[in-house]
Amino acid sequence: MPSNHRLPRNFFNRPTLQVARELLGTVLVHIDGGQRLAGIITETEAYCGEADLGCHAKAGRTPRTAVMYGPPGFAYVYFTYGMHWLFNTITQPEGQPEAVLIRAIHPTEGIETIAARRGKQPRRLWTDGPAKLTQALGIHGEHNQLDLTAPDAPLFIEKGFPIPDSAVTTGPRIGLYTVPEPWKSKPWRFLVEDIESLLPEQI
DNA sequence: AGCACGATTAACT
DNA sequence: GTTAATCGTGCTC
Repeated sequence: MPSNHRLPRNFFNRPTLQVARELLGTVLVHIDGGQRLAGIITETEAYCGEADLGCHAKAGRTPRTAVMYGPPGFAYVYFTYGMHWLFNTITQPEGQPEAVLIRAIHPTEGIETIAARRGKQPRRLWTDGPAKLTQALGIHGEHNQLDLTAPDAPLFIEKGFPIPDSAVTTGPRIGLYTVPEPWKSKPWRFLVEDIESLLPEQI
């Protein structure tokens, strides 16, 4: 039960593109009602501060973006489209408003709960989107500004499986319809091709 | 106070 | 491929 493999603050206190890449293969865990709900992170996007016009921090420090200006290793969970929660990890030192959006996971623990929350869809559609995975794991607004590196935090990220560069694809970030170039096309999305082929048999 | 829009999803044609 | 759902946020008046 031990969460002694949870990633330390130094992991997040690095350039955002590097954190986004290295989060691939790590395990996102939510202790929800005493039960571990978890999945291997398979898709991320980097959001790189006030100058990045695709990043919420382009608005400067506001009530919503305040957490992005804080220390690395905290959760930024925000509400969008009137119904969806999206989960990010804060990166870079305090004062530098950057973050990594977690866009997809491969469920590994709490499968029955995840299935119940995601309806009777095919398994591959359970957590293949940023709002799908928060719904599946029960992540929402109350987790905003949570310190993911605190020993007692119910939400954290654990060391997982190494993902070779040969299995990683990059591309433009999703959903930035009105964001101007060059930000709209920056290849700051990272995804794992065929995660199952990289895992031990029993997972 | 009013408004346009959104780091999405599911359900369509 | 298109579109409705649904409301917090930040900006303008």
